[in-house]
Amino acid sequence: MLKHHFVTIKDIAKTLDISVATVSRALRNTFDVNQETREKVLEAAAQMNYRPNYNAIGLAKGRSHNIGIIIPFITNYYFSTVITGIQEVAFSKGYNIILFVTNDSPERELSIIQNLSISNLDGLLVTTTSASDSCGHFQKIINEGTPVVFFDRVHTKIKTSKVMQDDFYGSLEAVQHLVENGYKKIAHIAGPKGLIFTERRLQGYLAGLQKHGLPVREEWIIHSGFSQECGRADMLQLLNLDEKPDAIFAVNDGKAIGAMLVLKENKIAIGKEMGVMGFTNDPMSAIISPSLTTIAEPALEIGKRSCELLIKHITKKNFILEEVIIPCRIIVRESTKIS
Amino acid sequence: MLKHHFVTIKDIAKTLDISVATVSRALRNTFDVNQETREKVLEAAAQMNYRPNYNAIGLAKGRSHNIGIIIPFITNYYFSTVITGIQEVAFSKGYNIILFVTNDSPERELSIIQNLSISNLDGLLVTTTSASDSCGHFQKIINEGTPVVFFDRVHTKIKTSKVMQDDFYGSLEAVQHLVENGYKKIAHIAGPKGLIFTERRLQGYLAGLQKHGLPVREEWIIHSGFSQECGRADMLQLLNLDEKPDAIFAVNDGKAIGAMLVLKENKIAIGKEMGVMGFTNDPMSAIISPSLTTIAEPALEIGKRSCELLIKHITKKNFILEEVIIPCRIIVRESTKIS
DNA sequence: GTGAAAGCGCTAACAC
DNA sequence: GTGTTAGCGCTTTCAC
Repeated sequence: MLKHHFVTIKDIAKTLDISVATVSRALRNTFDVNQETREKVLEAAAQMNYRPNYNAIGLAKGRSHNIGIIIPFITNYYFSTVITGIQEVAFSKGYNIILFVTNDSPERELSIIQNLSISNLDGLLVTTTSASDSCGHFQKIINEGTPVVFFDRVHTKIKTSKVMQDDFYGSLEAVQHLVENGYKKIAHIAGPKGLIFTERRLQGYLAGLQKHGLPVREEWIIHSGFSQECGRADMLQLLNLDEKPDAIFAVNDGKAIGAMLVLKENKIAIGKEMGVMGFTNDPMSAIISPSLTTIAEPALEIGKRSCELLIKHITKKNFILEEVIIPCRIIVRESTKIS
Repeated sequence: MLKHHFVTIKDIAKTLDISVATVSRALRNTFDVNQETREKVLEAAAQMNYRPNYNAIGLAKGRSHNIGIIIPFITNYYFSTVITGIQEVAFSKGYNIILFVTNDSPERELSIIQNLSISNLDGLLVTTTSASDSCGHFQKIINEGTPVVFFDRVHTKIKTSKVMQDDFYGSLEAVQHLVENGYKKIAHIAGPKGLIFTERRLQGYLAGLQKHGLPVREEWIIHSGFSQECGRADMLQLLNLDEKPDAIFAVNDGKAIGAMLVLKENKIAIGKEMGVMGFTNDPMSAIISPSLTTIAEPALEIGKRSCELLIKHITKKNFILEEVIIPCRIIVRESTKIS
């Protein structure tokens, strides 16, 4: 496949019999170029169908206008919606998005980071794998001067801008809703230990119990992965207890759905006998029956804000770090109706 | 944010007291460089933590190692899985993927294409919007020499490589399954007219009817959009008919689910009174109850094959066009059990 | 307000 | 097998 000649600023310059410098300036709206000249250039550029060569611009300016995204998966509702948000603001500001999928493998994440050609990226948006405990590789990149913004799964130790949903308050609200609906023995099937949002949701759960004078029972708190399968396993474990809970608050909708499937198989009436709440508002939560009460995460908003923040870091020198927390909202459905 | 100095081949050359050309050759495994020299260079590069500057490489070679993806959404199972497949092979072959989301708007698609800086992209993977009838903008890009591979929603008129699932045979199999399970009055809620895979699935449906000597009834074939909402509307329309069908074959799982929701609201027993089949194998189809019988699309495979094909087009000159069709497989669940 | 020219990091003739 | 050098398309001093 032969790459043919595209029209360059040189061609425009030749056509108009002016210098490439002037063309370049006119095209970029620099303020030291004659109005008339600028218009001529713009017109010629449009007419000749000129397209800037980003490689050349990147090389000359040391900028690429590319933003990297490092993410465990893209095949779930939350992540794909975040990416959609990122994409929207990136596109509108003239940045390209380059996607790196880790498959939730820390090794893959490390390998991606280590092989990253940072010169090709103006900045990085990242949400870590669920098992990654070390973050030296990110710290290194940051120290070398590449702006990084974390979202959703953030690292506590790293000093960067971060954007998250309000995990603590969302969970608190979930417990509150359960209590108000008559449930008293609330279990929490949580995410993997160590991850910050797992921790925050757990804290919100505990705060909720405390607020309503409910006791904390160790055996009603189970940590495992985020998958539907993990939700199933956790639910089974809970059902084997002597003293069973009367409601389940899951760290995400996937686990909540896994738990519901187990309940259905065991003919335990969801809502009436056992309340279930999720977190995310995955479209599945509206489809499953009974429908799942959940805490909706502002995924699109998270994507947009992350990208806006990153672009600020890229374009403004010494832009101060920000930690953005976006509120969630509760979506009440059938799985928490006791009667 | 100041971009600082990265180590370049010049630095390596200076350190080793050889020329940049030799360094460049050694790094690229070109075959006219002394084994010993190469090793020295590689070692120095590793030790100095050298990273190639893709902008420079792109500029010098007229290549960017970027692949663009143009896609309506990424927030559904099928598309996000395709992208995952694309990403896997792209990453393994050293290509970046750059994402452009059209939101299924033809205007947006056009604007993306027109503003695309092709010099920044070695090739393009595209699935069109559902309403895009014109394809001149794609033809133009192709004519200008940029390799394009279409997948899923392809344009008939355009001469490029294409990769699709076997829509025709999948639909035929769906109808066959319905007939074998005792349904005789099979309706088809289809996608928008004009889209090729809508057409293929319709043809497969018609062929299935014919094969089993079932009559074609105009009013049992409804064209509309791909959303759950459209599925609802189509189902309602079908229920208003004097002669109602006894089974629904939907062009995708989203519409099938919309239809199921209407049936549930109307207390019509899914399976027993009305069979329902989808197409895709979206995870939701396993969650909804009764679970949805469907035709599974090889989404990951489609992504991988598309990307492999595109890379061949990029790297081999005069690589001949290919049209790849990947088989689907039926997943039998509860929604087509008549008793 | 505009032009000449150097240079961003790399590749690819072309010489030797 | 290795070095020299021009040049990819653009930005950016520095003159004028």
